[in-house]
Amino acid sequence: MRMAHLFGRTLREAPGDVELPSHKYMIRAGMIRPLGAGIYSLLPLGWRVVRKVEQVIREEIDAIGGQEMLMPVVHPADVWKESGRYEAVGPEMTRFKDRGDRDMVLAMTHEEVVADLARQEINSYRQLPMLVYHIQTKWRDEPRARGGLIRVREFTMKDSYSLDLDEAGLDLQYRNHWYAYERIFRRCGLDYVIVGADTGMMGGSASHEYMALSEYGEDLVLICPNGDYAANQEVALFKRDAKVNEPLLPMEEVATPDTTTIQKLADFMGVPLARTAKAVFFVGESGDFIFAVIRGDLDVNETKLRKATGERTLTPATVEQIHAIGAEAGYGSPVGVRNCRVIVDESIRDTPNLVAGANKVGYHLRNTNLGRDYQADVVADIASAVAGLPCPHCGAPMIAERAIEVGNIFKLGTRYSESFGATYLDANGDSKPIVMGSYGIGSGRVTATIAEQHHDDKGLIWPA
RNA sequence: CGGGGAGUAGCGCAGUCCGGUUAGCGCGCAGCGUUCGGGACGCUGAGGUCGGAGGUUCGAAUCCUCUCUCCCCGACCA
Repeated sequence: MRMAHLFGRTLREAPGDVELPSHKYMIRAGMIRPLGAGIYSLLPLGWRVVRKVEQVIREEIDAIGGQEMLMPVVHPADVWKESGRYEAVGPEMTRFKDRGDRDMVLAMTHEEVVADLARQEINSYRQLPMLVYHIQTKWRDEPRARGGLIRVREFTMKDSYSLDLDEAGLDLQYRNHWYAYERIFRRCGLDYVIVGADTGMMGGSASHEYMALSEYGEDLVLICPNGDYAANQEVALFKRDAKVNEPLLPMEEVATPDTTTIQKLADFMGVPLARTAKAVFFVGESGDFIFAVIRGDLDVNETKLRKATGERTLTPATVEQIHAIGAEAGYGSPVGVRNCRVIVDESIRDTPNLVAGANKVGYHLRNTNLGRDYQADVVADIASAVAGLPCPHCGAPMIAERAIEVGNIFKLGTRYSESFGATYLDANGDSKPIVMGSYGIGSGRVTATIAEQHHDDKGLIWPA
């Protein structure tokens, strides 16, 4: 066919509002066109590339026993009510009513539909294990779409779902996907790392993400240069300093005018940041005041804190709320506060005689100690790993890289099968819940990520 | 949702502060001609509710009010 007949013209100049190379070049090449925020048409050239990516995915998932099918984009809300996610998921799920006034949703993922199908189709252990998948449209009303096809609201995703007798079966399917995904991304020419991740709204016991390295990535991954650890920053661990053994000194109040930041305080007191305790205030979804305490040289990781508190969301506390528990912004400490949950990072437990606030403007306390001067409701790891901190395995300083999440694998366990009553009869005639896993790859995002990693200043260079 | 920016021809922009011919420029597009073994050139031309609504004014792309949309940072989310 002649280029003149190709639907989708090329552009000498990119639209003024695009930023990412993949976005710019895919627009200029006539591959994609925006219809609205985070909503794109794939023109013939773009669709052709995406289909090739999908074909690679299809071949590799078929190779591990996947059976391709197709599940709907519009779901009755009932299945989402059964799993509890109708209430649990926020406005990123679009809800509407059909003409019969029935609650409906647009699919953002398909665990519910698979669980619903599984309870109808599976009754015997003889039918398992099973692996089904489809390549289907998802709608997620993201608060902010950006970057062309990297983060959109409507996108296509290959999602596969494994159904197994037990954890051992799940482990095998998880491992199969692990290697299948490695083959897929290698065939796509992507430079990526596999990292441990938060299970987020999916729930379940384990999760890994395939992160393609890119300066435009939205995630930060921490990588050990020795290759023995890689994790998303939201769950990344690091080797903690050894417990400091020294006698507990008496607590004393000192005047520290104008030291509202931890750096000013450390300078004023002439102590390292690691000898201060920092207070960070949140209010959880339950309405509880969350008082987080962490050593001054570290920062609170909200994902870890959410997990430690069991709160689904955390919002920064207001000055009024801080005063209500007897604390003072800028001079906060857990000593003497009330009506709040105190969550303490491990660093505080292992470092004695810290400088903390006095809950009084212009004053701090020297030599505060957990257990003697205040109690914690929870002691946990709530610290953010950053570049330079030691690898939890070998202790080497980790590096941080920006990355785009191109795929993820989740061990769901029985979270969905139990709420749906998706069970099978085992060899003894006992009813057991099916053990599930789910595995996703965004085909459009993969395509854009390939473009992100394979271009020069003249344009795209697709891997052959 | 908070902060910032932008909507003028298919794309990139100027004009807006300081209201006043038929709203311009480059690229692209069409016709004609020239050229043609590496994205060629010339002439001619088509194409615009100046995002939308309301208001001020003799007169609004330009001033005022409201509103919609898009982009960026953050929040959020995976």
